[in-house]
Amino acid sequence: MKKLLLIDGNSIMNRGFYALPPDLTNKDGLHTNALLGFLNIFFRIYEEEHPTNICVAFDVHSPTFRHELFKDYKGTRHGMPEELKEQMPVIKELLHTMKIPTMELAGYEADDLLGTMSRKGEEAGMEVTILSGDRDLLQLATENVMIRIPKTRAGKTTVEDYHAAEVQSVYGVTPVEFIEMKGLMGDTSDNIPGVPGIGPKTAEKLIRTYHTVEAVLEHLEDLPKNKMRAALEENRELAVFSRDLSRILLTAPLTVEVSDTTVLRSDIFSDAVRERFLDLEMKSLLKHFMDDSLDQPKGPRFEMEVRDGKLSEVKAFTSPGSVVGFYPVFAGNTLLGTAFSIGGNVILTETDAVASVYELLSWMRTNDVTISVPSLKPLIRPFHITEEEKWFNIEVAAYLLDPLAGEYPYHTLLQKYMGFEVKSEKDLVGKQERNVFSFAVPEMRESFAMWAYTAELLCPVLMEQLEKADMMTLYRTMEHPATFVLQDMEQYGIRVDRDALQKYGIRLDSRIDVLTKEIYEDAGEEFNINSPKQLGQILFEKLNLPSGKKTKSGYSTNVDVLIKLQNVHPIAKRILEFRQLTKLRSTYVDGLMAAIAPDGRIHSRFHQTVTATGRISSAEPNLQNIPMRTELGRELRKVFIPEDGFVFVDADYSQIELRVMAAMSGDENLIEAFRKAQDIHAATASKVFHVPLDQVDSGLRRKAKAVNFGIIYGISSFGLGQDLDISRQEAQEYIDQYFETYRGVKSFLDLLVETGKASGAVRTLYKRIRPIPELKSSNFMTRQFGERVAMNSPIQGTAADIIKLAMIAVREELLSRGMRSRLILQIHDELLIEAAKEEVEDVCRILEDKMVHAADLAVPLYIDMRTGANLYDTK
DNA sequence: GTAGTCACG
DNA sequence: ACGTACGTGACTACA
Repeated sequence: MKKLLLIDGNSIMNRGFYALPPDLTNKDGLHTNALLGFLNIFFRIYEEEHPTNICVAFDVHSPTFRHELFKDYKGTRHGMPEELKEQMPVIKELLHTMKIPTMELAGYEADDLLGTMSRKGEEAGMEVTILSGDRDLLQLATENVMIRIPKTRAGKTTVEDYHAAEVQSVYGVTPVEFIEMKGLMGDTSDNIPGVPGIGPKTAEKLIRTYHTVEAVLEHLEDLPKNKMRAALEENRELAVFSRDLSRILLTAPLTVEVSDTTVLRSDIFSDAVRERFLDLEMKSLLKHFMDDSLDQPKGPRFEMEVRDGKLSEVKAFTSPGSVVGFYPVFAGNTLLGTAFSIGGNVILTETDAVASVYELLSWMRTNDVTISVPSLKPLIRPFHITEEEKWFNIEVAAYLLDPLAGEYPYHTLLQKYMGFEVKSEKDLVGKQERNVFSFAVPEMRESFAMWAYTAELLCPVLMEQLEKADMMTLYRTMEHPATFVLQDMEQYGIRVDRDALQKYGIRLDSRIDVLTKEIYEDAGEEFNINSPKQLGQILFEKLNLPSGKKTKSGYSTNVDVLIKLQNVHPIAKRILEFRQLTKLRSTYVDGLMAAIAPDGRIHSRFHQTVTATGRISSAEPNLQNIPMRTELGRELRKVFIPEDGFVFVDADYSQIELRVMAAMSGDENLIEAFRKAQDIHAATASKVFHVPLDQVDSGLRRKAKAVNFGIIYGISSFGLGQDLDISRQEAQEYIDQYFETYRGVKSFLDLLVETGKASGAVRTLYKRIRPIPELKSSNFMTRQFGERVAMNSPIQGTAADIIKLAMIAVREELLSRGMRSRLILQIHDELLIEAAKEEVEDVCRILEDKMVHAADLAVPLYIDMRTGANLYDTK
């Protein structure tokens, strides 16, 4: 189906001119507000509709047939300010560059050309859209002709769409009757006279009853004898005349045929157009070209040549100082082969000779070649990569630029940064078992090549983007070195006492058996206690316990609910314990047992490109959530033990997020509190609740602690009330008190939200960016969430940055001193070192020094440190 | 694959 | 009037 987009040029230019700031000019002094307004709405509509045909109509600066009929006729051409007038030839030239036809004709208005063209398009079987800011055009609406009227309110542009049916429902008259109405009421903007005393309401009423001006006039005697009837009688001819004057001509002689209006996407988004936009200093329009990357490649074309070759050929083709893309293919630990991309030529080599590849990479290193790889961490060990070599990590760079993406597969990256549409790896090779790769399968060969090609192509692009986003330093000094720390931690892993873990499991099992029986007795039947659905039925239907919260699918049975039921029925307490024990058994005993490698250690994976804030995450298994808060769970920590001849040294930052917040906000009160206070929660309680420090009891301290947490999370009175089990009014008072005490914190958090809204993102102290698309949501709840994120991310993210710096410094110090001690775990604000016994004192000094001095803030950083023979004892 | 739950900072 | 604390990962049940 062909789609014809018709644009009312003058009207849309006019709209932009008055909607955008009048001081938008380029170096030549040319005003650009109307141009920007026109083009922005044009690109928006274009992307919504994807029209196959387009034509723009303009008014001509000369009298039209309407002026001949009526000398006072105004039309739209008068009163055009000079600043707008100068933009008219420019838009016509730009449209010409885009190969979009324009039409204008002496003696006719743009409306008439649009009307005529719309009918011709409709007759040719096309869907027609008319874009205009002028409601007069509503008379052209039919089933196939839609009038689109942009409206800007509060800086947001929405478009009202009218087919004939919408005109009828909004105005109560058909599009044709719309013209009749204007005959009666006139049009002040065009200076068309109406019948005195008849406005839109009366005109609508009359036309709804009689449908035409003539019919109204014929039935004047049916109307009450009043002023209006007299006015109609006196102005019979005028009404008919005005109506005819308002009617848009559908038979204007056109200089452009429907067949001339075909446009190509590639012409609209051509390099010539891009250059003109740059010339005119309308750079912001290029964002439309970015979105366009989906279909229309810009800049370099997709040019990949794949062939088989030897590693020696790779060397022969590589010139010193250049960039190569590298993708090694492994099956588990075995190398299957390599893909190298050099200037878009991809050489595939099937080889298991890691040493030969290593040799080639070494040659590249000494010849100043940048080796760009999809992901660096897995390659560090097999190829003995060091921090100093010139490697570029595509995944990490892409993560810094867009930490919300989640994954960074080549097809997404090529699309986002190059505008290439390529098949995803999954589409290419199908759903494969992990590590089942082969150079014999053509599709797999292509995906290997794609990885290498992407790495080569995107290296300079992502570097430029990092520079532009002011994150190159972050990449170089923090993220790149961190990759090596994480690789080390994965490689070392943590030793587990298998027997102790098993015994712990048996202990749990016997208690679980007892609880299971008791719960069945309480319930009067056997059921699956692990099923929230079945449990809900037992608790709230069979036992008729008071049900509180609900979930999407039924009753909630979570801890909060069960705790409230503890005093109502003994089953609740048993289920709570059952839950705790089965959690420990399934996730920790069974889960960890299965994860113990042949070397007796658990090698968790540390993800660098997962979290939205810059934190590290741990998986398979997650070692960042080993139980701590309950004694039984905490005992599990006894099974994590150091290597013989080693001990654990564990150090965690004291209140790092609150300190970061104090430093970033510059709030003198909070900074001062940290400079002298041992116990920040007690100090906060004292200040917020106006109680001398020595009179702060545990209850007040608890409340202050909850408020402190709440502030970091982007406080709401509801959330705090929930946490403290107090009314939200009371919670609100605490918050108000807090902000009263720490005014600098309040204005800092306000600033973060403001920044987030204005720029769509917030940053950490080290420039790490966190986009917050939620702030633009039309949904209130989503926007609220965005505000909390704006407040929390810079704080959580800066703390994450600081501990990354500490990890890097600690590793560097241990290595440079040739020590055997090693960092093996990071838990957000905590570092665990497996320290050789004779090095313990040095390790403690290093940890203290590097962690405390990782950042130089207005507030001192402190750590708590312990040594122990297992993870339980270090706490 | 999603929902509910719960372990951690 | 919305229905609510930030960031993760793993397990079980169930469609």
